Amino acid sequence: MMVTLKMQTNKENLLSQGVQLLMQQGYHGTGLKEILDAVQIPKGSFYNYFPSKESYAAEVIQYYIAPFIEQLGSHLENSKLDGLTALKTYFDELIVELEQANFKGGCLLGNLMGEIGDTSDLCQQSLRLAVHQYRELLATGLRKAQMEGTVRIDKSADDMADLLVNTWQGALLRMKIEQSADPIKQCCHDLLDDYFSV
Amino acid sequence: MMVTLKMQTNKENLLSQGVQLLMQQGYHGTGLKEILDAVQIPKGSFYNYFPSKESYAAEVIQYYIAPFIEQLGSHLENSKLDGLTALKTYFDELIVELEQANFKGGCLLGNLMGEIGDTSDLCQQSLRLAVHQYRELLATGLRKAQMEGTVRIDKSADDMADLLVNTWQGALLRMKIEQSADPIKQCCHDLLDDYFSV
DNA sequence: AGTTAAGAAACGACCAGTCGTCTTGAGTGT
DNA sequence: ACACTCAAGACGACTGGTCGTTTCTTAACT
Repeated sequence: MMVTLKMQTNKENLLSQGVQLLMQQGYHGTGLKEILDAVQIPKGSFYNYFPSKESYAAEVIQYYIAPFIEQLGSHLENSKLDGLTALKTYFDELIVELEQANFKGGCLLGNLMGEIGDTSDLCQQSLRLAVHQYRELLATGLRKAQMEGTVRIDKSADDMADLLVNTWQGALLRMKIEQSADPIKQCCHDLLDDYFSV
Repeated sequence: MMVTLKMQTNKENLLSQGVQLLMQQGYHGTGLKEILDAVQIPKGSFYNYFPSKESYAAEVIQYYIAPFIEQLGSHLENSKLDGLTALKTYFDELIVELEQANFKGGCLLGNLMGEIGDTSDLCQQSLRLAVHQYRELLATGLRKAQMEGTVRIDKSADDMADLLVNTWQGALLRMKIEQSADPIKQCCHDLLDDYFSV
């Protein structure tokens, strides 16, 4: 009982630390030793928790996206906000967080899609799953906004959600090299305030 | 005289091979040995051509973007095509190339922005320069299209060029994990055929 | 008693980068 | 036109360190 509990917190620590390090340094740029040192777990123990670095990364991806799904979901369920406002509020929060992080890291999904999205099957699957979940939630919000009359209905919510996800990811890349929040702010403005709007 | 000529072709071979390998495997995922073996240059000679792997990558970035600038530029200078058609034609060509590559690699700029865009100063500078050149050329095309009356004038060509670059990059990431050309096709359609259009 | 995790040590392979030797060809003096 | 000089590129072995992974003994819990 105790042992499995300890194991679970160890595993969570590994995943949590993995989010930080993999996001900032990438997959190949981060060694297991660095992760293990940070959470004070000896190297030999790692393979009690994960079968390989690759499948560890695949789990980190899911661990990373869950809070974003939750955060966006709770905004959409907030009955005080209409769908479009909920989306805008959510992205505004993300922008603040990214500014506080001084534009370091960006998005783990975007970074890993570029680095290993087409070379690691395991991570590709995990990335696809994570992006699809996220995209689906955005589409739900856009559908709600369509019914509320604040978003155009001549484009499908699914297509707009894809466009929003992709533009956001591209804007995050730009943010990293410009060291500025302008690209991500522009992304939200162009799409949410203009293109999607009725 | 001969020696500098040989040096130049060696250097170009290194850059050309670097484009391929860095695009497909990333910066940290590609070892110098792998590059050097591919172009049959011994390890010790590498540092006669480049002071470090990092500055090599920075040069690879410029070597990579040049042909794209040239290709897009020649389309824009083609007097038979209006600006908007030139842009569409250019991106259609890119899509064909990416399909032929089976969606492997994507764009070196996007991949490196995500992986080392905020950790390597040298590469960040090089990436910024490359993206700015590219963005400026797209803006030129969009400005031309505005004057021809095929693109809306209530948004600045610069802003639209940024949006186009960013969305394209995000769509390339999606392409890599979906293993499909749909995201990049959708990107062109949404922006060039719809949002930018009058 | 039996199962499983913890943990240390070590595995071979590979990393970016360096060092000193070898080779080459341009420049100079004749 | 030829021989000599000498800097500069070519080159491969080697550096210390790190990579992901495995092995095996010890310890703890059921």
